[in-house]
Parts: sequence; C-alpha cells; structure tokens
Amino acid sequence: MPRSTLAPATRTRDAERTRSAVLDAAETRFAERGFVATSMADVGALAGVSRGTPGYFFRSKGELYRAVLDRSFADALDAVRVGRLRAMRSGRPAADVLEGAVSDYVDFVAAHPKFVRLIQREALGEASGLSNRPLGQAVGAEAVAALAQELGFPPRARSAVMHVLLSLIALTWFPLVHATTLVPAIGFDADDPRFIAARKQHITALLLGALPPRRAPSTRRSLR
Amino acid sequence: MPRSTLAPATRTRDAERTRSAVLDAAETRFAERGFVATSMADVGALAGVSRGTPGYFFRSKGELYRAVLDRSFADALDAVRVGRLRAMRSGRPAADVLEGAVSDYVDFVAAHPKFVRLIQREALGEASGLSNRPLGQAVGAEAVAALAQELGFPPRARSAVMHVLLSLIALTWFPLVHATTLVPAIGFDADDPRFIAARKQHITALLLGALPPRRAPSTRRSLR
DNA sequence: GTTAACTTGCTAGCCAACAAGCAAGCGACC
DNA sequence: GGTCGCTTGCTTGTTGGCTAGCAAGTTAAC
Repeated sequence: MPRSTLAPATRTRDAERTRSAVLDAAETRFAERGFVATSMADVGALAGVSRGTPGYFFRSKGELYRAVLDRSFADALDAVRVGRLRAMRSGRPAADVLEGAVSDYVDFVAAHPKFVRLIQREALGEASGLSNRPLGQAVGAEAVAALAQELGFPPRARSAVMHVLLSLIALTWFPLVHATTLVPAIGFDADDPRFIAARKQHITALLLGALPPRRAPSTRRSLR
Repeated sequence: MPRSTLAPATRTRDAERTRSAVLDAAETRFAERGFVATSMADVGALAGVSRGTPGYFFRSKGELYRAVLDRSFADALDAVRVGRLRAMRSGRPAADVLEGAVSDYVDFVAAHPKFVRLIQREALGEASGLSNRPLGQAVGAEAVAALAQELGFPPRARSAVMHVLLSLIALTWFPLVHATTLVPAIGFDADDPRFIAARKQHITALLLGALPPRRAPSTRRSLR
C-alpha cells in the first residue's frame, strides 16, 4: 500500500499509525533535503503532527534517521528476494534472465527514487558515521548471490558477477540521480519515455557482452 | 600547482592569495560536508583566516558556493579539452581511443574526488536551485563532441555517443562515490589497486561492445 | 624622504533566526 | 485516577550576515 501522511481528519489516537506517518515524512524529507537541512519541525509538519512528536517516538534526530534507513534497507532486501524467486522460477537462459533483471531493476529504481537518494546521500557521508548498516551489507550479499545463481555462474566467477552487479547498479542509478544535472548536460531528457526505453536497451546490450559467450545474445522482449 | 591553504607564517597582505585560499577551503568543506553542514567559520578556519573573511570576499555563503562550482566546472572543461587534443593527435583506431579514454577518465576521477563529490551533491539539489550552471552544460556538450569526434562516429549516431558517454561516466564515478558503502557491500575493496585495474578492464570491455563492429576489439595495453 | 591623507585587507562584536532536546502539561481512553 | 499519546513552552547553542574598526599599505604633498 502507498505510504501517506496522516490525514488531518483522522483524529483517533493511534501510536502505530502516527509513528508510521512520522517515519514516512522523515523518509521524504531526508531523501529530498538531506539530514542536516531537515528539521524535526519539518518532519512533524509533513506528518501532520506537532513539532515535538518526531522526538517523542524516536528519541533523537539521529535515531529517526537510522530508523528510516533501516526500514529502507529492509524493503530493498525484500525486493531483491522477490525478484530472485521470480527469476528462478522462470527457468530461462542466462541472457534472458539478465535482460529481465535489467528491466526489473530499472523499474524498481524508477519506482523508489527516495531510496536511491537516501543511499546516495549516505554514500556522501550524510550523517557522518551514523549508520553501521549491517542491513546494507545483507542486501549487497544477497544481491550478489541472487545474480550469480540466476546467471548460472560457477563459484569461481564470483568476481565477474560482482563486477556485473556493480555495473548494473551504476548504469541504472546514474540517470535517475543525475536527471536534472548531468543527463540534460549531455543532451538527454531524463523524463522522455523513449530515453528510458533506449537506456534499458543500451544497458542490456552492454551487460550481455559481459556474459560468458555460451549463446549469442537474444533480442526478444522482456519477460514481463 | 597544488592548491593549499594559507600558511600561518605568510603574513603579507595579498588579496588574491587569500581569496584563493578561501576558495580552496570552501571547495574542500563543501565537497566533504556539503553546503548546509559547512559554516563560513569552518571555511575561514581551514583557510587560516578569520571567521568573517569568506564573507568579505564573497558576499554570501551562496555566492561562495557558486564560485566554487564555477571554478570546478572551468577546470573540468579544461581537462576535457586537453584529453580531446591528446586523443586526436594519437591517430589510433576507435577501439584504442576508447580504451585510452576510459583509462584517462578513471584516473581523472580518482585524482579529483572533490569534483565528483560536488557534482554528486549538486545532483541531489544541494543548495536548492542555486546554480544555473551554464558552465556545466558547456562541459557536457564539449565532452559529447569530443567523444563523437574521437570515435569517428557520424553525426547520425549522436545518440549512441551520448549513451556511451553516460555509461562511461556512470561506470567510472560509481565505485568512487560509493567506495565506503555499496562497493564493500557487494564485496569489493575500493582501495585495492587490483580492483581498480580490474574495473578499468571491465568498463573498457563493456563499452567496446557498444562500438559499431568495424573491427574486433583489440586487447593491447593502454596508450599511455 | 618624511609624513599626512586615503584605500584596502581583514577581524571581531553584535543580532535575529532557527534548531534540538527537555520537561511540564493536557486531553482521551482504560 | 492513572497511563498513554501528543503538544507547547523554554533553554541552550549555532549560524549567517551586518557593521564598526583597526592596521598594513599606497599615494601624494611638501
């Protein structure tokens, strides 16, 4: 279900719902403005509660940030597992699986811009060492394992899989993160559906070249 | 020459030198902590001047930030032009040129982490619409033109060049930006020279696949 | 060549705005 | 009436920008 802020009409006292609304608001603000530029009052206002409520549920701003990150990672882990399951059941050859994974991943990223921005900020050291992120590690490890299994790579080729995954993430995230700066500077319109489609194709074509050459790359449409 | 902060011993009054020291300090702090988390006092302290000096030379914090960005873009534009010139003079086939460009670009990015971080922050909307960046546009256009010329692509294939450039930047920046988060999460050590070398090779291999198949990709070493 | 008038580089005090966190309080539901 | 959910007042600290001012130089008059 879509996460939304607390409607002003809803006036039953419900700690769980309020807590969740605060978490959603914090995720939104932290993603769009960053940790330092977001005040607890901002979060409260967006969540439709008072200035002090965020501090009531999460002891401090730092803990609120941590909570946002934890939930995001948990969601990402779920997404990886779901995608893995579906790919496993499809029983397609590696090239098709990769094509499907690219398509899925591009769509996932497009559907979760806040997540991408949070990670991006985290990479820049947003809250200076606030996160020790065991969950982040878990997501990474899970993704590597999933991709290796999906592509049918032997354990020896683990490093190749890691490179492919790194490239996949890089190629996929980049246009989204730089949609308003670098992408238009190069000459693209990041919102044009034709650009997005062309990107999928380009990324798929690039990554197929990294697969061991068992078969010629197919050009059939996405699995979904 | 390397940019450095003002040595405390240097006590001659020199506006140009001081201004430059402030600009350097601001670049460092803005890159590492971001716009909001950096105070004018921070910048002054790092530059070895008083708290008020940054405001004396650049009217406001916003203008200081803009000045940092402008200088960075100008430097980047220079780098693109230098690289272009060298590639043009080399007279090598496209595959070799691309290999050289990848190697150059990886090195450039590694040598200019502050620049990458600034762009990265800018993409996240660091100072909320502060920059109208005509210089950024110029860098992008120049890079596209350079790459198209270097690779000998016809004007019709402009879109392909843009995609290749976007991919090149994405693949190159990513490991640097996420050196402490995503890269280790996947299982790499971002500082390991073997990782960097393997990355260069991987990126080159990927991008060579995007070239029009006039010749088989060569495996010779980098130009430099 | 000395000194007085003036400019420029730089500093430090001040202030209003705003933030985080704490604690007291208040209304609703058991 | 007591606890829970939530708000509001208050304290303390930080920040950006303004401004007065001082001292190092520079120009020019004698």
